[in-house]
Amino acid sequence: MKNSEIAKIFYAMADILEMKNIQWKPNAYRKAARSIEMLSEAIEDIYKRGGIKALEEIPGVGIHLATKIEEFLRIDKVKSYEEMKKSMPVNVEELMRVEGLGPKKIMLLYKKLRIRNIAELEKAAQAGKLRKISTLGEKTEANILKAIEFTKMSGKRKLLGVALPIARKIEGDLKKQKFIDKVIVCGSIARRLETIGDIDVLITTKFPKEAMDFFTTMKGANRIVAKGPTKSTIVYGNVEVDARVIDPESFGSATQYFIGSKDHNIALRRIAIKKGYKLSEYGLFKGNKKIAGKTEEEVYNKLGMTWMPPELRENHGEIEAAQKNKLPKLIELKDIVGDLQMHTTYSDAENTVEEMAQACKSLGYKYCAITDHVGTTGITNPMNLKRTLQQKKEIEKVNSKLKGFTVLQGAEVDIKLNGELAAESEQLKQYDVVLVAIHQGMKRDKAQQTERIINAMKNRYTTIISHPTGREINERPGYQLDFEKVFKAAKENNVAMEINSFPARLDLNDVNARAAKDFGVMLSIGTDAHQIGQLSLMEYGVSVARRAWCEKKDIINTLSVEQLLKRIRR
DNA sequence: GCCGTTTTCGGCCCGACTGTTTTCAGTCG
Repeated sequence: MKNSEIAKIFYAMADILEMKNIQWKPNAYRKAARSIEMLSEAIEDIYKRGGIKALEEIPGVGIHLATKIEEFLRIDKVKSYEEMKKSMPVNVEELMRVEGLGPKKIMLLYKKLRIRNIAELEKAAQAGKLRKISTLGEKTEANILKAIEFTKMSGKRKLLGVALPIARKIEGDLKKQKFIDKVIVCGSIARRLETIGDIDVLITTKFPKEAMDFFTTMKGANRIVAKGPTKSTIVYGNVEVDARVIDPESFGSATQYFIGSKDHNIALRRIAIKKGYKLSEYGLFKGNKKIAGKTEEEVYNKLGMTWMPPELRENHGEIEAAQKNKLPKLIELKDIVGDLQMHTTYSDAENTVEEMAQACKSLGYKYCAITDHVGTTGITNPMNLKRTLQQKKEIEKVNSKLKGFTVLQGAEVDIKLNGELAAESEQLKQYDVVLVAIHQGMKRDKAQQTERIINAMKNRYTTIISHPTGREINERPGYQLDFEKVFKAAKENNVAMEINSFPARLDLNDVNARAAKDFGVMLSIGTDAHQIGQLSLMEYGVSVARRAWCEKKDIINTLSVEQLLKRIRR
């Protein structure tokens, strides 16, 4: 999958073009980069499928950029980019990560001081060289040093599972203030993106000054990056948090704007212009007259479409669907009635069967599946036949105790290198659900991994493919699969694909889950909980499903236990 | 460089905050 490499090159080219003061092209390169980044299909597959013409189908990619993509796929570099880099030997990508530094300042710093990277920048700033440049000053110099510090400290994008609790804490602390009316977390958190760059908070109040004063000095705020009457930025822990104060009359247009995404907003604003309107965070205007803005519904309706949940706002077809009133009715957390992946003290987790079952029941579920590990490599206490039968007795006991709740016996079985399961039929047939997963041999190539998974699906006991790509966000990319073949086989064999809810996994991801759904493959959302506290991770899996346009009917653990067993048994 | 239900040419989303520029460019989202 070369999508992100190509996107990175286009972003870097955009920055260099901007440094050279070239108009419009930078935006075109960035738009293309964003599209490529969000593609579900590997760009090399798109090219294989339809050549240059297929590449030009990508939004924002025309003949020139398509040619550059082709060049990269053929010779692993883009000549015009190499030439650009030669003329501008600056690590733009690295320097752009420094807050407050953009192409123009990077250009200036290179021209005046020959600064090419963060290390050189830091040295020059510490030596007081930046303030001597006529258009910069002491404050800029100090801010750059602080920003470098922040860049070093904060590192990668945060997992949603890390950022969301922080955002909720900030939201709660703000709401407690009596001079604050409403607080809404917006941005990528509202859209439930799997990783988060910063936290965006929208506040309505009649006392903006008090709100901004409180926000910038609240407990946990380490540094004020910017502070104005209606907009401020702080560093909270090691995350940046933006807060924006808005008049209640503009609440809808403000949340719409602040939730994004950027591409969704741009598309909406274009539609507004075409209709002779202007859309901003303050409202939808016809001339000077505000025609919508109090609610999001108003804004979307006036633009000729229905309201849509934040998770859909990525400019991935949701606008066209909303114009035709054909949006999906997204699945909700309350639709989930069972959790189909969790572990107990039988293998590598912390709670007993009964503790897990009780915790699931108290979450309002009707059933859960205990899916302890079966396999050979790297697992504590893998389940064999004897212990499986032992556990079965224990589950029966728990089941007789719990009213209106069913504990299913399942397993998470290793897929061997050849695609066979790491257990005999004698053992497999004991289980109500059999999750299968790859835990070793992740470096095999795409064709081998695809065949391996498809072989595992052909086993008559397999019900669910668990964390199908093995990726861990920010840690490892996971193995490559030919998803078309995998989903086709899943459909044929009546095997469900899992959306694993663990924040570092979220596997399948939103894009692949949407593709699976489009193939008619059933999905299962499981937490993979190793302790009772982790059962609440379900909301992250549901978020992925929502971003994947999934409805209740697409997810098997919205079925009653009877329906579920009927649906998965073969 | 891309794109078209007003356009194959001439547009390209909109506004807040900062710093140092006394009127605005750069950056950010």
